[in-house]
Order: sequence, then structure tokens, then C-alpha cells
Amino acid sequence: MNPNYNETELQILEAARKVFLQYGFDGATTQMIATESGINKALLHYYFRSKDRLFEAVFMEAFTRMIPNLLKIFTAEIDFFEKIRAFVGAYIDALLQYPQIPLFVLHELKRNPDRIVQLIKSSGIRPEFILEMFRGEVGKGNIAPIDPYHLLVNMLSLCIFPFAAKPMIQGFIFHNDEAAFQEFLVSRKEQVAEFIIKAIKPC
Amino acid sequence: MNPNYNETELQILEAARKVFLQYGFDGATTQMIATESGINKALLHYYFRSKDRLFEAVFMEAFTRMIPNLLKIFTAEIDFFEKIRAFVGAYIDALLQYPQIPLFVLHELKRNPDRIVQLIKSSGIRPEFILEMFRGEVGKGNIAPIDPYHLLVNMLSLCIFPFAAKPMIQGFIFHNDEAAFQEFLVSRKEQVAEFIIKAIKPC
DNA sequence: GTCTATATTGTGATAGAC
DNA sequence: GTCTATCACAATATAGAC
Repeated sequence: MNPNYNETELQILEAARKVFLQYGFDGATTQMIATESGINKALLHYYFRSKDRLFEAVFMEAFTRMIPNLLKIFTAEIDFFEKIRAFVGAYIDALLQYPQIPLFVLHELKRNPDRIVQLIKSSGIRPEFILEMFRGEVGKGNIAPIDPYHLLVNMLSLCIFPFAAKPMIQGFIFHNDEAAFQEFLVSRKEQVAEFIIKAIKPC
Repeated sequence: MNPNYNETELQILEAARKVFLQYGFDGATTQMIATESGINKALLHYYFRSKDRLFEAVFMEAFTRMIPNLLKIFTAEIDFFEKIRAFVGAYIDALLQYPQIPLFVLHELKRNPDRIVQLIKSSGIRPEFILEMFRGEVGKGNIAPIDPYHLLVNMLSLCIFPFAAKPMIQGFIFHNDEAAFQEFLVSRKEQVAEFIIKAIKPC
């Protein structure tokens, strides 16, 4: 991500990503990361000083990927329902690349809620913009009356939840058939978009 | 829960619930639980032998609450859309009582996926029944054609996700206004039900 | 920069007095 | 049953040789 990292640092970071995303901060050890990256603990501390700092690097990267690119899509000059389709497709595609991120980010945010204040400042995310746009569409009569807060959260829920609940859904509904679950996630790109559109289309 | 526990054991269990739900298995220590329950570590081991066993008791209880009572509601002799309303209302109400449970259960299931096999056997949950019923409704023309798997997961997503994503939603959308977020969750009982119904109603 | 060895602290668990 | 004291081990982190 940051091009200022050298070869070894990138190696450590990749291992840290793998281990932290799998086990979380509390479940991961510096030994695991050292082993995974083929070096030893001392070197890890030489480059990143502490487990905390290494974690911070991994978390920030994950958090960035977790935040959907709402603005870019919803400012485009296309039909509102096309915006929904574009957003849902792009976001689920993004999550398919890093399926562990949602549960990881949510768990770590809960473990350290103070972080959220810092993140809001630095992220520059403006949910207000999206909410205002939803209100505008309702006003124009393009969509049925709906509370914009719920619409936003519904969109996010339908996209993100299946990734966070993978162990449960895959186990109980797909009998641990990994491939079936994977295909299910892909098919959600279309299914979720149409579900939302039908729910808000004037009728 | 289990009436076979005596006074002290219940005291320890309540503390364990609090600490494990807050910090997860890896983030919690037996010392925290001992302090929280006003006794000491030794006594904790006297009653529960190990951290693992104590955790298991807490997890199983949480998992039970996490599983929605789908069957009871969906076998009732009422209109299909009323079933949706009844289920969403009851499930969100249940989660409002234990808002920490979703993220806790999902995280711990990921940490120990082997558990899922055991849980499926002992739970007696039959998602197949619900799926079959959804198919039946589609066949009868009561609802628009929709993949029953997606409908089931959509229902669960819309109910559960806001609880799991509390730190994020409360922080970014409600500017850390706890009361506003709480009210939002309550209003979802109605909002989510109507959202789903509109999405599947023939039009 | 990279290693081995070690310091230091914290954790789960037990022994043993009362 | 309940406590204090302690063991054995694992964790983060650093010192110091090369």
C-alpha cells in the first residue's frame, strides 16, 4: 500500500495481514507473524517497534477497504436505480476480494471504540450527503417514501452481513459447502440490487 | 439458565458473561472475571476447572439466543406477511435485550469453526423447512418470484447487522448519539418488516 | 539488518492452609 | 468452600553478538 515500505517490511506486513485478519489482535501473537513471514520476532520489532504499531498498519488498510465508495457512485449522472445496482455490485465485488475484512473491522472497532472518533475525522466520509440524496429522490417521487437512514443501513446490511456471518450461513444453510456459499455471494450482486429496488420502487 | 447452578456459580457466570461478551475469549482473562464477580481466580477454577469450560457455558447460552425462533412463528396459521412482521418484530426485540450477542457469536464461531459441526447437530435447526415454505409461497403466487436462500439471508441481514455494526453505524451515521441509535434500532422492527414485504409483494 | 539469548510481565492453573 | 502463594509457561519486547 504505502510505497515507503521496503522488501522485508512488505513481507512482514503481508504475514501480519494474514494472521491478524484470521485471529484478531488478541488472538494473534508476534511469533505467529514472524513464523508466517519466515523471519524472527526480533526483526519484527526492529521494523515496527511493537505489536500495536504493526496492527495499526494492518487495521487502517482493512478499514479503508471496508468503507464503500458511496460518494463516487452516487454522484454519477445516471438513473437512481442504476446507482443502486452499481453500488451493490461494486461493493460486493470489493468484499469478495477480502471476505474476512467485515468481521475483523467490526470486532476490532468494538475492542477499541475510541478509535472511531479518530477515524471519523480522518476518513472524510459524509453519510449526510447520501442521506440527503435519498431524501431528494423521495421528494421527486422517484422512490416510495422511506426513511433514508433505514435505506442506507439496509443497503449496507444486505451487502456486508453475509461476509461477517460466513461461518454461520455456510454451516447451517449450505452444509459447509464452500463452493455453494461462494456462488451464493456472487449471485447476491444481482439479487440484492433487485431486492432493494423492488422495495423502494413506487408501486 | 440451568437451575443446577448454585449461588456462587451464578455469580461467576454473570461476570463471565459480561467479560466474555465485551472482550471475546482471547481478550478476556480469568482475572477480569474474578474481579468482576468479586471472588478470586482460584475459586473460579474450583467451580469451572478451566477458562475454556467457563467460556463454553457462556457461549452456548449466547448462541441459543442468537438463533431466532423461526419455526414457531412460521408454522403459525396466519397470513404470510403477518409472519414476516411477527418474526422481524420478535427477533429484533430479542436482540435488543442482548445487543452484544451477534458480534460475539460470529467472532467466536470464526475463531473456532470446528464448533459449527457440533452446533448443527445439537441445535435441531432446520433451515430447509423455512426455505421450503418460502418456495411454497412463491408457487402459490402469494409473493413475487425470489430465491428463497436470498430471502432468508436478507431477513437475517436486516435484523442482525445493525447490532453487529453498532460501533460503526452509531459513530458514522449517528455521531455517537447512543439514544438516537437505540431509537433507530427500535424503529427497525416496523421499517424492516415493511421493507421486506414491499420487496416480495406481487406488484 | 539479522540473529540468539534473555529480561519482564502476565496468564491459566494448582497446592495447601484454614 | 474460600483464600494466599506459587508454579509453569507464553507473551511482548530488548540487549548484544555478528
